[in-house]
Amino acid sequence: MQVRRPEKRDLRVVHGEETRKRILGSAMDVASTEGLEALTIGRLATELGMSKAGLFSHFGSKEALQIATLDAAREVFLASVVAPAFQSAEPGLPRLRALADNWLRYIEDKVFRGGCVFSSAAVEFDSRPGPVRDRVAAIVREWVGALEHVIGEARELGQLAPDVDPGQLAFELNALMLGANWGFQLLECATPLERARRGIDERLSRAAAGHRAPDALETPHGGEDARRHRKRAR
Amino acid sequence: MQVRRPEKRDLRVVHGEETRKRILGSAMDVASTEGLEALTIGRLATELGMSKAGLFSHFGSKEALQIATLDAAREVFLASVVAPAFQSAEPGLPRLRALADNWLRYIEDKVFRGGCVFSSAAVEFDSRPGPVRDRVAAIVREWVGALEHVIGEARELGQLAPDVDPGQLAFELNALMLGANWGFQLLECATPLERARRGIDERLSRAAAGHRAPDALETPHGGEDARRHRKRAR
DNA sequence: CCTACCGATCGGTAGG
DNA sequence: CCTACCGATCGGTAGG
Repeated sequence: MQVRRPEKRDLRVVHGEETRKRILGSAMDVASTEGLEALTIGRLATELGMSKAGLFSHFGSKEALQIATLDAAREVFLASVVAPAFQSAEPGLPRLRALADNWLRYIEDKVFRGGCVFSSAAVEFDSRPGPVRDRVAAIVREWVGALEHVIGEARELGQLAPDVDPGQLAFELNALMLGANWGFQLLECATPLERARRGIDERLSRAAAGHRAPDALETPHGGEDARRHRKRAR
Repeated sequence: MQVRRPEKRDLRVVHGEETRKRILGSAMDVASTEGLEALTIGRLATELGMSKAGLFSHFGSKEALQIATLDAAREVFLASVVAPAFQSAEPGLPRLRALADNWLRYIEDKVFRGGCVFSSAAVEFDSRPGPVRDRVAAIVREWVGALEHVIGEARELGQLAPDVDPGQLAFELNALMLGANWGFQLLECATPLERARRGIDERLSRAAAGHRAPDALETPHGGEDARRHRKRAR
């Protein structure tokens, strides 16, 4: 009997996964606006028209729900900030600029209603040891590590001065981005975003200063423009 | 009868004010580590060995307690970061450096156990309109405004280049400080503090670049060293 | 400042 | 996925 109706079982599993996605979609909004602690089971259940027990059964604990929400948010972040920079921008400085641009656009476009989920979660859990804090710290390290890696690449490609310290520069760029998010959310105006863009631009110019002309950086081997035009022509 | 014992009434009022101070002392610790929302009346009452109603009567609402906690924290911040810079440092660039140094020391020394209360509160309340959010925003504007003002002074004193934009520079310095707090709290290591110091130093050097020799900035009218030596000799 | 209490909501469980 | 329930805690009030 069980073997004869595999498609019925599959449909149930599929439905369960869809419900889980719906839950995590609402959860990311709540987490970004009011924090991971405001992510209560009763509230989410009411919002989605389910019972508390029904929602709860998908995760098993509030902590597991918080971690699942962080992981879902990480996927969204990778897809909207990191992946495009690795797919469309050349390695090194162009990719670094793309990461910073995408991050600021990710804030400006309100990919998450309340701004960067990880900035909020980091502040919320930095004094509460446990698996949630560890997950937040791991995601943050992953992001800053990616910045450092791309900075190292840019240096090796001769696009940044040889004495540039990737850890130092990644810290400064990340700080300017955090400052943009912080000001944009609290003061509700775009000035912090503009200032972060300008600050990052000038900081990168300084890191490249006297090393190579800015115009040469965009097309280090001269092939980018040709490929772009081909893509557009299709 | 009432008029005959004014000293008794005064003692009661004094005791009430002392209790209020004790409450706000604990409240600032809770707010900095776990946020203004974790500032529950029952928890504070247990911690201080009082009844909920007794503690509650000092403020009248949770919101009023949160705002009183922010105001108490502002006093601590002014006393440990702003006042020393205005009392001991010369106007302009030396005072700007003192503000940044004091801020980073205020984080390193854990003046508040969980880091900068206002950074946390800003993130926690940026999506929750109301009096608490307004108070946080006002305190933040006050701080960034002070930075801008001192930057303007430094520019007028010829210590920074004439094309320096005080709003832009204040944003960048504040972002580096926030980044230091953020990293220090989440990653529990001092590297972010060192990187913020270095970033601020280099940013200020650049803002002064080609305008006046760094050595000349410390003693704009040549009298500071003499006064310092006199102080030490006493 | 206290005791005693209110309705609402919390995370989580039993049993289906 | 549901109903029905648990003890704990929330902000706040009555009355002293």
